Amino acid sequence: MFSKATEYALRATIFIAQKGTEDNKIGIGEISKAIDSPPSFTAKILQALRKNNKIIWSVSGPNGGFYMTEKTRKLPVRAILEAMGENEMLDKCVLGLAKCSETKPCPMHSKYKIIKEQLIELFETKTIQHLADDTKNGDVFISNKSK
Amino acid sequence: MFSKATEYALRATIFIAQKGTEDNKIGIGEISKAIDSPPSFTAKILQALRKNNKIIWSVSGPNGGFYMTEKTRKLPVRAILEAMGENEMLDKCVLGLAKCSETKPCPMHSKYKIIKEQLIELFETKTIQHLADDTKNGDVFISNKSK
DNA sequence: ATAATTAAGGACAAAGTTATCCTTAATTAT
DNA sequence: ATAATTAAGGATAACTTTGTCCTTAATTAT
Ligand code: FES
Ligand code: FES
Repeated sequence: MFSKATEYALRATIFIAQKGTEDNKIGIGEISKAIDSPPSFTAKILQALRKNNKIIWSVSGPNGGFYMTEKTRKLPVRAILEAMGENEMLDKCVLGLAKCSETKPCPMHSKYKIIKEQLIELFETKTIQHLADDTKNGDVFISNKSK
Repeated sequence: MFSKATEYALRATIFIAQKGTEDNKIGIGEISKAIDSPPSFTAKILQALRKNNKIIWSVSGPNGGFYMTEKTRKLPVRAILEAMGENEMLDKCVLGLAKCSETKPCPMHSKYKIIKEQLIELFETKTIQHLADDTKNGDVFISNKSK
């Protein structure tokens, strides 16, 4: 569905939302270990999330790291998708036509549209906070690790 | 959603289903023009569709080309996805966990699962024939071209 | 001030996807 | 048989995505 980069972005953001506050910032090492992702690549992605849409914050230096504010925790998942440039995905034609439209639809359009709308609704209503809370409760996971 | 290769595979198959019969085979040139795709790349994809799952047939030489039988026209869209190795996509975790499962779900799983099931159902119930018929009727399209 | 720590950023490497081109094989028409 | 036509298949190029590594900049602690 999404690129590796976006998958890492989603998992990393959820982890930061869970643990990172202004006075308890989290380093890239801990993040990438927690979400099971390549550290350097993940660092690049977090840079993007910080720069593009200001979803996360970071400080260099000792005790530095990444964190989120109350405000950005309330952002919908879609904000992450936007920052990662996956917006197009939610507006694409399944058969790859240049434009998914009502006026020149592909033969999958009428049925696919309904499903796509549900996807968009999901990404717009679920917030980062929701996902972080669920993960904190321990019934769902953002890593492949056994423990 | 799908790779370019799969998108071309879907559109090409629909076109062949529409026009290609054992005594009216269609050349790669006509196909790629009709579906707006790179000819050589499309040829490769059609080779795969022929080899992997026998969804389409072909003959070399003058008046050669691609065609389908009644039987393969009745295959669901999912058969094309399988032949193109996109099956994994329909079994993947949105957040990129190694496995999408009920026992170790990600925080998007419960909601996403419902949508994914609809997608799978769509791909399993829509047949190539359906899509070809709709396109023949002229209300839907498999090309970006104006005419 | 100096040293230590951590993210930012640039350069580059590896792998995967998309695309082209050319030669070969199959089939048909003459 | 020969020539013409068309798909099959191999080699390779262009581009994108994924990933690593190293240097620089920012911040903190001493
Ligand atoms: S036109 Fe193809 S999905 Fe909308
Ligand atoms: S576990 Fe993530 S979608 Fe099922």
